[in-house]
Amino acid sequence: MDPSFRDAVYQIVAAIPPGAVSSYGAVARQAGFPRHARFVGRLMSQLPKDTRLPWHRVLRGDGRIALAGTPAGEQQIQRLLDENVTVLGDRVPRQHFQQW
DNA sequence: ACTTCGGCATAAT
DNA sequence: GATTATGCCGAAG
Repeated sequence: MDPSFRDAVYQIVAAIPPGAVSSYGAVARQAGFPRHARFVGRLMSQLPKDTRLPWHRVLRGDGRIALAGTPAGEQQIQRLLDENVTVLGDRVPRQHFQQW
């Protein structure tokens, strides 16, 4: 895989404004690799804990929180709530999705 | 019109 | 080969 893909992903995730969310698949598409949603998820899972990247604004395509029920998922939900994003159960309404 | 679930496609941090 | 912080689609309740 082109290593620039990773940097493109970081750049795109960093550009998601507070209060908005996107999805792994959408980020992959915007990075120029339409079928690499899983790879984006892998990148997110391996970010250092002190990263400045807003990884919590990246959800599944249907708005569900990845890893809901695990500590990481709970922290993601908490971060979203702190930004004034509504989270119902383990999902975020489409209203918050960044539209292109 | 919901929600689940199973199966398949995808690629390698 | 097995395992994913995915996505899509069809079937069933």
